Amino acid sequence: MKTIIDEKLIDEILSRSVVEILPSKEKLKKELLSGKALRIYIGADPTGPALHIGHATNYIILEKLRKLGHKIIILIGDFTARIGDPTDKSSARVQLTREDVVKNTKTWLKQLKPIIAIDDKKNPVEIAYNHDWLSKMSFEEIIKLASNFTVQRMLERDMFAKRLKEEKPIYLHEFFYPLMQGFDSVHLDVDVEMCGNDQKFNALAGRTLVQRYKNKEKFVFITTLLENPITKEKMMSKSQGTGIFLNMSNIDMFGGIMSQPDENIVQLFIDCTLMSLEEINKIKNQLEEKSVNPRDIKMRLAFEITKLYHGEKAAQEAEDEFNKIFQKRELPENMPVFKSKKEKYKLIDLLAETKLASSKGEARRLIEQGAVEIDGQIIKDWNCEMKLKNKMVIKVGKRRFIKISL
RNA sequence: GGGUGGGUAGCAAAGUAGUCAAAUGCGGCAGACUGUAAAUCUGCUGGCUUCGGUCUUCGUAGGUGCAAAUCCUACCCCACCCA
Repeated sequence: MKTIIDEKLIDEILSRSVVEILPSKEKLKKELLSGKALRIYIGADPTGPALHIGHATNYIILEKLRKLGHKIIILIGDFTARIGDPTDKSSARVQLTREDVVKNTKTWLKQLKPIIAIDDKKNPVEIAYNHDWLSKMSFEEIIKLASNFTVQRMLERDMFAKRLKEEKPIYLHEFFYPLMQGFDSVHLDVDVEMCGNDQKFNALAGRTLVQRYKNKEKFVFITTLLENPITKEKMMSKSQGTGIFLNMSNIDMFGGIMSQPDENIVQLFIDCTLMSLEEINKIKNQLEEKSVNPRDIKMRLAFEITKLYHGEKAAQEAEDEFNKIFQKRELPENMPVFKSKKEKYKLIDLLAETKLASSKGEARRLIEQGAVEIDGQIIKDWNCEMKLKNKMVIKVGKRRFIKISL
């Protein structure tokens, strides 16, 4: 298959949201300009039900490459997920069943649909599962695979080095994670691997293996990761439950973006929207000159991202809702309804029962902090007993609401 | 196999018999402020409670003692050094 050669677009692909390309950007550019269709893959371990907008960055780039005519392969790490990437503590603990994997994969592909045309007729995305080959390897093959690396080389990985220094355990099987991921590249016979900045080591292991087994050069395309400007921690984390997930409702997604630190606005535009770099640059200048309220820019960001996954109408709705709740401090359009059988309630019991608070203790604390409002009136007496009325609205904090129905 | 040091709340980490539901930081929640669910500041961050308390929790299981995260015994797990 012939590919489309659009140098301007290729230049953008090679620079937008890119940390590094190995062996070099120039070499990959040459390949992309050659007209040859490349096999480009990204791997993802289906450890949870949701992808976040950090993952999405990669798929947005892949879609551009797919449109140029390159073959995109999404590798589902159903085998590797069970071993767990050493960087991801939680995944090491999770014992996934076959059904979990299937279920997670299904929801993932659905979440990706808005940003990558997986089922495109002309150039569909290939979905591969590494259980298909990794589970069938013999011990001999594994030993052979392992003989491509030295222990010293493994220990160079930043996080192994870190654990060594901190006298924390490094399990032998953890060394196999990069080997497995690397072998995926061999099996799929890929030309390019795309990954986030934290996957560099694993991807490089694949480079070595592709060189040895296939005698060819695999490119590694490393993309940016969003981090907290102060703590430098990852902002998007499945394990910590922080971040903006693609399966969120339009309202939550919009709000989630509004809660991102202002410092990350520009990077989020670059990584998570389809907006042109020229336009993003304008925004960047506005922010630097302080000629616009960052809030307004962030509203635009939230709108753009929400639009991508939920459509323009739903994004507008989310924006309106946000304004209503946080600027005008009004009540949202729709709130969960609590159908009550009783009329009399102790407030803390009600909060706990409706899950507005996770326990009675928390309910009490929230009331004491002045976080609880009933029909617009702040209640500070945690011990109070109340009579429910139809359509009574209970508000906890800024974001949690419930409507009573008798 | 031997020696030494460890295993503490969502995470990191202090505490080494009573003043420990356990310092501090991160994360989370709330309040103030702000045309942001940003930043900053403040408070909260085990369950139940008749608000007096009470129950469960510091690797696991036993034990000593009025009292244990803290001492003893056994076991499980980890790191470092030696072999």
